[in-house]
Amino acid sequence: MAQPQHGTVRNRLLKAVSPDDFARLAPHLEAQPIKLRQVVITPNEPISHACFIEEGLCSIISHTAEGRLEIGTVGYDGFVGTPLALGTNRTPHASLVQAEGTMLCIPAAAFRAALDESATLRGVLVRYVQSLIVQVGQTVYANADLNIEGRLARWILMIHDRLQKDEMPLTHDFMALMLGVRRPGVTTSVHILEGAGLIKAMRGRVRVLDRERLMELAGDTYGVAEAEYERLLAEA
Amino acid sequence: MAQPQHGTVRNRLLKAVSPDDFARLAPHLEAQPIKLRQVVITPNEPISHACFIEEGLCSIISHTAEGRLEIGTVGYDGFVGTPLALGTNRTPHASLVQAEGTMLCIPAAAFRAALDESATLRGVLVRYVQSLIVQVGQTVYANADLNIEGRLARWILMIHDRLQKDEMPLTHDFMALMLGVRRPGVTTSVHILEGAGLIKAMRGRVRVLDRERLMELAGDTYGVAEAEYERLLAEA
DNA sequence: GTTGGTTAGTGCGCTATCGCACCAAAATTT
DNA sequence: AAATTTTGGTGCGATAGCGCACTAACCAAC
Repeated sequence: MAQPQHGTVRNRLLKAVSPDDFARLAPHLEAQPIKLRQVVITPNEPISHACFIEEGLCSIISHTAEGRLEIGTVGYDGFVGTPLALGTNRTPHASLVQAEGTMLCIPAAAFRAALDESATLRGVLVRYVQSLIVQVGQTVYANADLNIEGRLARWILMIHDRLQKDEMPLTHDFMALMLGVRRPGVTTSVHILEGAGLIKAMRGRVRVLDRERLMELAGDTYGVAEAEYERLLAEA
Repeated sequence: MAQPQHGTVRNRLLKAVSPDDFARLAPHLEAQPIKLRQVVITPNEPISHACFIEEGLCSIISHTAEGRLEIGTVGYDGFVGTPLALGTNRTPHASLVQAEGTMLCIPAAAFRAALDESATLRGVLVRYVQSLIVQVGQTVYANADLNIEGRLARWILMIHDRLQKDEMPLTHDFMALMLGVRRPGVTTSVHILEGAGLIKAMRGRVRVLDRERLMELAGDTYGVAEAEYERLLAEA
C-alpha cells in the first residue's frame, strides 16, 4: 500500500502538521475503508489504532446498558482514538461509523511513539481534543435547551460540515438514536424542517437547502465549537 | 509563602505525580482561597493559572447568551485550566466556584513549561482530561435519560465525592442552574428525595443520608466516569 | 411478481416539565 | 424591632415528548 502524501491527504489535522511530523506518521498510516455502522472503537477494549478520517463520518457514543446516545461527531476534521493521545488505550465510549468513507489508521504504539517524540505533533492533536471537549459541551447544552427541531438542525449542520455534501445518508431511525429521542419524534421534526424549506427529506437521505435558517434554529448551540476548532487549528 | 509539600497536599493528581514532577511544579504553586461564585476561568480570555483544587469545588459551565449549564465538576480530584494541558490558553467554557476551599495555582507559562519537560507529568494530567471527557459524556447521557430526581441524585453524589462531607452547601437556585432546570422543579425533586430518606434538606444545605439509593436513582449515569477516573489515575 | 425487510407516517393517552406568578419563611442588615 | 434580601414552597394551565401500537410506502432479492 502506497504511503499517503502530505499534499494529497484530505484530513485537516494531517494537513495541519509540519512536514516533519507528517513524515513521522506516514510510514505507519494505512488507508482503510469504513463501512456503515462499523464499530471503530469498542467500549472498554484496547484501542488498536488512531484513525484519521479522510472521508465519511464517525460518532462518539455514550453507551450504557439502558441506551446509547451520540456525544460527539468526527469527520475529516479529526481523528478517532483520542484516548491514545490522552495517555490511555481504552474508553467507555464507543465510536461507530455514520457515513461511509475512508480513514488513515496508525497502530497505537507507533502513534504514541510519534507523540512522545514530537511536541508540535502533540500540540495539534491535543488541541483537537480540546475542540472536541467544546463540542461535547455544546451537546450538553443543546440537549438541555433545544426542542427536537433545534437539535436536529444543529446535528444536520454538523454532519453537513463534515461530509461536505448537500445530500446526506440519514434515516430517521438513526437520527433518533443519535439525538436520543423517539423515532416518530424525528419524523415529525423532519416534516417541520421540510415544511419550512430548510431541508428536503427522501427515503434514507436528507438534503440541506437552507443553512442560514438551520443555524437560526440551532441558536448558539451551533457555531461555538466550530469557531473554536478553527481557532485551535490556526494556533501555531 | 511556604511551598506545598508532596506529603501534605490533598489534591489527588499532585499526590499521584512522581517526586520529580512534583518538584518541578512546587516552586510555582501558590495556595489561594476560593470563594463562592468566584469566576476562576472567564470564557474566551487567557487562562492565567492552572489550579489544583485542595478543598472545595468548581463547576465547568457551558455559558452562552441564552443560558448556562454545568457540564463538569472538579474537586480535589482534579485541576481547573485543562485547556492549558491541551495546547491552548483559552476556552469558551467558564469555571466557577461552587463550594469554598483552597487551590494551588501555578502560572500558565510555568505549567506549560513543566508539561513540555516531563512526559510522565503530562501523562497524569492528560489522563485526567480523559476522565473529564468521560464525565461530560455521562452528563450528556444523564440529561437525556433521567428525570430531575435522577439527575439531582447523580449530581449530589458527584458533589459528595468531591467535598467528602455529608453536609453540603447547596441552594435550590444553584442546583437548578447547574442542572439546567427550573428552580421549583428542584424544590419538588428535593422533597421527593427527602421523603424517600435519601437526603435531608435544610435552608441552603443538603445532607446525604443514603448513597446506595441515590446511586440506584442515578442508574448507570453515575459510576462509569468515577471508575474511569480511578483506572486512569492508577495507570502508571 | 411475490415475499420480506427496511424505512417512514400516524394516532392517542400520559406525564414530566415548563412558564409564570405569587406567598412564606428564614436570614441579614440597619 | 423593622426592613430588605435570600431562599424555599405552591399552584395551575400549557405543551413537548414519551410509550405503545399499528399502517403504509419503498426497496431488494429470489
